[in-house]
Amino acid sequence: MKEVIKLAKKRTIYDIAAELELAPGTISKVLNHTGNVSDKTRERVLSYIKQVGYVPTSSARMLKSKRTYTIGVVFTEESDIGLEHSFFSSILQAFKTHVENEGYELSFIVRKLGKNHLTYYEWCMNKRVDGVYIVVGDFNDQGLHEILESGIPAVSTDMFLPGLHTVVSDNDQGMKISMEYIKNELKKQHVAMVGGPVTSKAFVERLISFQKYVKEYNFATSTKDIVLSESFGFTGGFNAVQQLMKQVTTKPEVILAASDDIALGVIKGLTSMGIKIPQEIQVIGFDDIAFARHFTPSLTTIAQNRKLLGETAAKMLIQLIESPEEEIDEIITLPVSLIERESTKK
Amino acid sequence: MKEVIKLAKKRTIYDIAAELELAPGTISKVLNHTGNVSDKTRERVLSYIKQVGYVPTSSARMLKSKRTYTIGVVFTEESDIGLEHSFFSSILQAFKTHVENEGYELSFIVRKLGKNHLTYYEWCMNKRVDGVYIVVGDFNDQGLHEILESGIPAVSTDMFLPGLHTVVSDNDQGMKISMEYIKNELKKQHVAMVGGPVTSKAFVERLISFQKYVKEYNFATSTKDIVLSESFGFTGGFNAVQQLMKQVTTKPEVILAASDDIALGVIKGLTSMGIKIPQEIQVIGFDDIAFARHFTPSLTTIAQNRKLLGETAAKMLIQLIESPEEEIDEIITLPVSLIERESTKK
DNA sequence: TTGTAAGCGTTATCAT
DNA sequence: ATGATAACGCTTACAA
Repeated sequence: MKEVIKLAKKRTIYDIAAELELAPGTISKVLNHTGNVSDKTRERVLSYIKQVGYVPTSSARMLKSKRTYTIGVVFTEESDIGLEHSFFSSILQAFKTHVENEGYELSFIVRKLGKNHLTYYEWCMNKRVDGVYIVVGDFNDQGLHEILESGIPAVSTDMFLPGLHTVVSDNDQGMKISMEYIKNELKKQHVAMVGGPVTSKAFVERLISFQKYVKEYNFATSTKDIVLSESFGFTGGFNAVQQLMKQVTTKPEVILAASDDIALGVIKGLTSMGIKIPQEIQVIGFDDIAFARHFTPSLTTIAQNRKLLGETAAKMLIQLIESPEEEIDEIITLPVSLIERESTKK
Repeated sequence: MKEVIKLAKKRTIYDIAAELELAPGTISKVLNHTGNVSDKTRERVLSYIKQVGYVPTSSARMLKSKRTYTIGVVFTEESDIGLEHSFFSSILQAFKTHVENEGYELSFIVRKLGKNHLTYYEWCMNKRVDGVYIVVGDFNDQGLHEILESGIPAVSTDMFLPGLHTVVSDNDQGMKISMEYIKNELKKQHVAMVGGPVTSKAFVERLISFQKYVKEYNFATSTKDIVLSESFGFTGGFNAVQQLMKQVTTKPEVILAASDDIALGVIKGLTSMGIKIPQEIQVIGFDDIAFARHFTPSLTTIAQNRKLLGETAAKMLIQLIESPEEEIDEIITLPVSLIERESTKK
């Protein structure tokens, strides 16, 4: 047997007004801190509202006011990165926490609404989101460009696009720290790199910086010491390092990986070839994902401040939404730091 | 200088009607597959709509129709599990993919809306969500009980509450498979368990089943061979196993962990004590998280079908929403399976 | 300071 | 088969 308890009928602003012997407009004013209301009335309304648990219906409010207090989230599910990917998830988590505190809510942008397929831009127009946050975006996605062109406030922690406000970690600084650490602390000369797929701007930057510092610090590194992983993850690193070891003439002393996922795959690949880490080859990652600490050997890596990345993006977007007239830097770069663990040894 | 490109004025159903020389009501009918419209007109409307990229404004539609096509997601952020926790994230991901295909969208339930603090229930009433999905919920949260009492369709993949439809893995079967594997394949007698915090029903079930099968299969296991991790994660397992090894009289041959996170912590703890896995002690986990495969040694574990869990929950909820008159089982139990890896050895 | 009333863009009930 | 029209619950000029 099924019992469905009747939903309490929802009170409208008219009910509240009637019960208080006031006009709906007055209630609305106190709700929105707008117009003139006497302190006495305001108090009366506020306390009554709290008492009966009245909350304005958001669809009506949105319909009328054009403000939705909703932020659309783009989280591309290509290349096996989705909510499951802890690096992006935790940035999103930090972002979410912050915007919720400011009274915004998150809504995933999808390509479907009811039975209709639509572009990112159409979705945004339809939902009337106040802003867009691109956690992971596909550069080739035309829908993203449409959003930017439309002028909807948008931020990203991943992509660089003209007009798109972005907050990222300082990839160049990260590589510099790694390279200086290798040179000055580890005192090694021959360093190789397992880069990530160049579809990601971050991976491109890390690769370029690597090459720059190889030259600058005179490392004994040739083009044969560089190999690119075909995918974002562990398996990519695992495969790439096999390739690296095959094409290289002498075994590198240190391997830099473009991400922790890749680095962990590199370590596993090396281990499976009977190579000891860090005794024979040392490995340094990038990101500081949760498992970097737990892996055996634990991973020396460049830590990105994910919490700060998400929070900063949140602040940036809210500023863009609420004070569109203020000019702010299009790109904010956050510092990174080296975390020493067992995969390197002085 | 800041350039804001003017947003294209949004077309309303009236515009479409005017442009097509029809009545708004007619457009609405074809949009909602309702009422009578001639095939010819339907085609004309449909193709025109697609051509100009018209999509009905959801707030207006919601306001009028009382249907929001939105599902509220409860994802409690206590006990360091949030979006970052890959196990729950991937269930949510599967859920999300499925409901989006059915035209629903997800919205995280929060305790704040604008400047107002509210309970889960108030939030649901306010947003008029069609249903609620509890990914991770806090049993003690009064707001959850209110939701159930209110009759809003709700499903969970985590909690058991009277009236709450739930889909879970078969924990008892999982423990049974593990124990039979230990007895028949590994041919071991002395098995210990590192349980999880009893705040989670799943952990309680696994513990009870463990004790049941210890008795049933006559394992050489005493109460000293059972220890409970204080937290969900890796560190909990790491600490718990130290405790276990301290209180135990003879070293167990196999350790069962209540989750993979805990199991990985157990392995690391054991390794740090100089104990070889699987030569000296074998370890079996539960969940099959992504890293179980990548860890060294890779982890033998009971695999939960996360994709199926999320999908089944999605189907269940949609059925509850769209066919409330149909009676369906309150609890659906999904089978699990053993994945053999390096942490055990026949 | 408070009340009145006209929309916002839909859906749904009637007429036609 | 199609067209008018009244809600839905709120915000916001404007009037009192």
